[in-house]
Amino acid sequence: MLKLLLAEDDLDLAQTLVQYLELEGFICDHVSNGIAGLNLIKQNSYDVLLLDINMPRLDGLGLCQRLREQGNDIPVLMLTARDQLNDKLLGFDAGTDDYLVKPFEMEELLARVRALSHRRSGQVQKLTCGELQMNLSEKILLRNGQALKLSPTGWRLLECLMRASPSPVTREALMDAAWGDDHPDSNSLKVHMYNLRKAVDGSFSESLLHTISGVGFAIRPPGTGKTNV
Amino acid sequence: MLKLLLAEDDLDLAQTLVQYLELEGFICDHVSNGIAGLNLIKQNSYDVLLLDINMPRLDGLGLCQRLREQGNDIPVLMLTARDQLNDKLLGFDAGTDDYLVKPFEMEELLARVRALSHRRSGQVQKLTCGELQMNLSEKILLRNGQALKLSPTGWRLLECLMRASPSPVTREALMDAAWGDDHPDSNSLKVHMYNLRKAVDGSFSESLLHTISGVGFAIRPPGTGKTNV
DNA sequence: AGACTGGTTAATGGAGGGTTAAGACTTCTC
DNA sequence: GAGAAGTCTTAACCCTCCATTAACCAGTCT
Repeated sequence: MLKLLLAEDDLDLAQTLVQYLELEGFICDHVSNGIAGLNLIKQNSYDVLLLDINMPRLDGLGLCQRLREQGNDIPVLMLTARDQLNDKLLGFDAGTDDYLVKPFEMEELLARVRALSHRRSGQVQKLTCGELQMNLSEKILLRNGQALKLSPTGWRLLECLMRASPSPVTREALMDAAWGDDHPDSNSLKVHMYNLRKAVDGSFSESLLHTISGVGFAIRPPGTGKTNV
Repeated sequence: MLKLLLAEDDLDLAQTLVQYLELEGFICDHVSNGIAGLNLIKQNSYDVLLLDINMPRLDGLGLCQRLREQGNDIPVLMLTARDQLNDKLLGFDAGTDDYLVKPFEMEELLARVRALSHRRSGQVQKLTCGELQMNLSEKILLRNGQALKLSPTGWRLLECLMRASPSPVTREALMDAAWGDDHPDSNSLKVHMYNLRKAVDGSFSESLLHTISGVGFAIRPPGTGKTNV
């Protein structure tokens, strides 16, 4: 049984859609703004996302973009009255898989949802830094095509560094990324960074992970200013 | 670089499209009938198929249908002047992934091709991962041509993993796939995964089913990097 | 010299994952 | 309807890997 999430702030339309989709055997949750959508997606796992573009708090484009940045490869279908070419292009840029212009026939929606439902989207972003490539949805880290192994904490730290790259990240920020609010003894970060460095740079001559004295750490492609300070 | 195949019998339009697509950096082959298309697809591997519906010898619908019956999960985008709901539905029934009505803007074609290109179609009854092949309609699982036996629960778990491949699937999602909403004691999944692994990887040197520490499990063809986190 | 920053190493405890076997439940067959 | 074969769920146990410590080392600045 397929689970859908509809994000749509027009309550009348939303109700019609949900009723129709549930009649067709889908389980269909509904939210009316982007932030609520983001939260629900974190908690539950959906097979397809139906996004309106015009929504309060966080619009459909922003929601989709955020998901892709986080490596979430859930199939997305945008439903919107905006029918200009440029609107569609913006939608695809944001990482949607399909774009349906209102008003539409219910049967076409159904057909497109079904076409989307049994696979993952290919629209996720990858974080790259020189020859280092991090695929968030697949949880695969490659350097020069060679797979590297990371611990869960190491993964969180590297993700934080890659997002900031080439800027440095403070120890505080790294600890927040790894543990949230309650940090363990400050020594722990040292060890994790040591292990991370061993994993990322260990078997390569050129190092990507640099210590910025008095500031924190940075991951940078080679040639972007040399080690330390 | 992405390789496309355009099947279109209007030679003027075909030429325009090929020129445009090649300008955009795609490699674009062209055929003007369905049988020729079928033959080319067998020989080469394309990333996306652009199909006109009206074609001599074998039309776009028939071509798409044949491919899906053969278990070919190449992404398909139908390009046609037929804009009636019923035409679209026939297209999706035949197994297309997207449907674009002529005349269309080149930029929209481009965006949709890009959206399709990075994944496999979900419109197929066969899932493959390296040498592992799963026929959903016939419920047959082959590895290297050798039949493997799976319990019903094992089958559901593997199907879930194969659809997500090469991305990992969380334990939560696997439990949903196997049992729906009311999960048994969490231990059960461990045992099932153990049995599944024994069935899939047991008598082979290279393992496809990987544990992603802190995340879940993933099934990946060999060469996607070894047991990563 | 002493304090400070950052790197390295080894030991510990614990969570997460792997393995096994036993019993309950289904399904199939005769 | 009885027996057999297969399947699902539990619980118990084991082991590996990961996170966290603490202790120690090497520079550098005052």
